[in-house]
Amino acid sequence: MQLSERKEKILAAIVEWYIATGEPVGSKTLLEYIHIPVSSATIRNEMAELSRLGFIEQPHTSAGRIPSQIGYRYYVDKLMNRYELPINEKRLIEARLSDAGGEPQQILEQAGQVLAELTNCAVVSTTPTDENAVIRRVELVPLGTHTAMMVMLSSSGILKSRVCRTDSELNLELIETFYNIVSKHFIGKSASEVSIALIQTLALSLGSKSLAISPLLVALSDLAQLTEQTQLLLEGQSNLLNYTDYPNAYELMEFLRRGEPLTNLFAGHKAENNTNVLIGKENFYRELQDSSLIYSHYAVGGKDSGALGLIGPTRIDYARLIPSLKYLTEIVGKIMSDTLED
Amino acid sequence: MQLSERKEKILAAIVEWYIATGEPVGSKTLLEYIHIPVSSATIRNEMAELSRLGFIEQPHTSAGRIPSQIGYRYYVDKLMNRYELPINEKRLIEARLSDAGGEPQQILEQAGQVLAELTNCAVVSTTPTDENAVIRRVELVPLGTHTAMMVMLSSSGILKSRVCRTDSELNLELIETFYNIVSKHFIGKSASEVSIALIQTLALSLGSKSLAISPLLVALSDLAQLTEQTQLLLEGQSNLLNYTDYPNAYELMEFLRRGEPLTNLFAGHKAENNTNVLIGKENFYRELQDSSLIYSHYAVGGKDSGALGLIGPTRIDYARLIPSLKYLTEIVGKIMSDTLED
DNA sequence: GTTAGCACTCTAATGACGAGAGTGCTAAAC
DNA sequence: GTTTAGCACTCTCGTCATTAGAGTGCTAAC
Repeated sequence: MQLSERKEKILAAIVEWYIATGEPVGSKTLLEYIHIPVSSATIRNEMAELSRLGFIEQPHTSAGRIPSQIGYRYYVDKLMNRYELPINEKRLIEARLSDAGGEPQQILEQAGQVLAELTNCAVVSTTPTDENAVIRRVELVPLGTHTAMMVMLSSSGILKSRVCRTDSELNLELIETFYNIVSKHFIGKSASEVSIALIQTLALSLGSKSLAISPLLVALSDLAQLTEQTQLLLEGQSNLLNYTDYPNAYELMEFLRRGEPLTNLFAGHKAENNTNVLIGKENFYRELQDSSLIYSHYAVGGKDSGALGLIGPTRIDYARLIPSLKYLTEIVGKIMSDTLED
Repeated sequence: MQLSERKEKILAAIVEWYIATGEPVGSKTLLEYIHIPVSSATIRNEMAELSRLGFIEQPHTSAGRIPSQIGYRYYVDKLMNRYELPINEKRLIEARLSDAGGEPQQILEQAGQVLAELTNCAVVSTTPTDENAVIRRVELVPLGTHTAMMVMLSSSGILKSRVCRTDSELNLELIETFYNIVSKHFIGKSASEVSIALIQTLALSLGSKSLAISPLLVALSDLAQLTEQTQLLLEGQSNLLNYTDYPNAYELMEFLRRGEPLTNLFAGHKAENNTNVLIGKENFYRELQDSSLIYSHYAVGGKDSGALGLIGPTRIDYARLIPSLKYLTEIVGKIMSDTLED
């Protein structure tokens, strides 16, 4: 639907005023805010029309208007002019990310923290995934006679480790056997190929050594799973408590903590537009239907790998947040690509 | 101060009732709850006395009584009988911790989650520290021609890693030089000895190779710092939102997120009793003065290494939570010791 | 030392009321 | 045909008075 220019101006003003103040806007207030040479009555007529069309709504008769979900949508799609990020915010982002340390997870943690500070929203992000990733390296670092730390590195830069205990002594022979198996059966394979079945078959084929080495193989399979799993990172949740108009923060925070739904959401929309905005009821999950979710995928080595998302009330400053998120995802992608590059 | 037996009975009843219901208790209600063959008037007299002594207080004239901080303290110190943990909770704890994977951080995360679920409180924990810990092993895993992942393992079982980039090519010679330096100057030293000065001196002494190797040494120093630093882990923060009587959850959650104050608190009281309870204003930090903090140190290899803490409103079920926390810290200590044991 | 009884105090809930904000509509003006 | 002034209307919010109920402290009797 296309609105008249004046209606657009009025709608934009309502959205921006409401975002800024949190108060419903009346025709008089609006008149002061936008400079159109008409009277409040005219504005009222236009507002009545906008109401009828569903772009704004009234909490109650004697209150002003607030944008409806449709109103926000129209604003985001057509009216909003995106601010350029101020140079000092860009610098801040770059500075904070540059000393994050090179692991994807650390980069995302830092990115999440910066973004949370900058936006006063909750920030979620998913660790990079790559269906074509393969196991690149496995290291076994002995800690004691019966314990060792196993480290697995994937071609997409994910590093996972865990301590494992063996029942029999962890001697050189055992370690060598392990490395042989690894380089023969695991290096270069994708993590998802490391099935329980494969592990069992291998263990059996080793005969007498089977018992000694099986704890190591189990650990290996655990690590493969961990490597493959997308993780959801969460920052700035407590920011959500600052929005007094938030209905039940607990439910939302628990939803974010659970993580899987969002992970799936991000994974599912990978192909789409660069930055997506889901407003209120546009969200599939009930827990998000009082919020807006803005998310954007970052690319590692030219391929979409994971996403960063912002969550706040529907009344957030879209015009400011969208560029911030966009810039950050670009930087995150760039840094991760740099680290991986051979 | 020593109260008469009847006063103690009444105080205990007030505390327990208030913990259970959240409602101030009146003399009549109390009469039904405790079975003492006296009238409500007698109870009233006793309650008046307890009020005078500061053990209980009245939100307003026509309300019942609630325990004061002093009242809680007396209850915790003298009246409360600690419940034995039900066997199924013990089993749950053990089960959840057994598949945590062996790294301290993972164990603590799991422990925190279980405890948060069991208690409906926020759980904090500090990673183990050991002033005598030394660098046990450093590994450099090449990822590309100019990048590598460095892994540092301390004798207390802490594993830290980071990616580092070198300006010049990461060839075998460079790697060998690095390992030589490491084994000569770093292995067996405590992380705190890895000063910037030492790093600079070493880099200088290498002459022409200095430039090539310095990124590696910087990474090493970063890792040493990370290894030494105590980390504060946080679970179940959103539980705090369920207590409607909580004044400003935001402030508290930000305080927990910041972490250092609690880290210091735990570090400072290491020598004391096994389990400590700080009620309301007994807490040094303003942000905690509406809460109670229960914490307990876990021992790795017989030495206090870190702590787990529970945070909730002063109105929490001390009799149930203290044993839960205590049991969990024991198990955590045991598991960590097992993993470390040679 | 204990108890019954009672006056007293305070909260929470309820309803009445007026001020204020904002609207929609109508009729006149441009 | 659009715009505007004016006005009646509606609804919220704060204030105030009133009431019911809970719980107390005190006194006098046991």
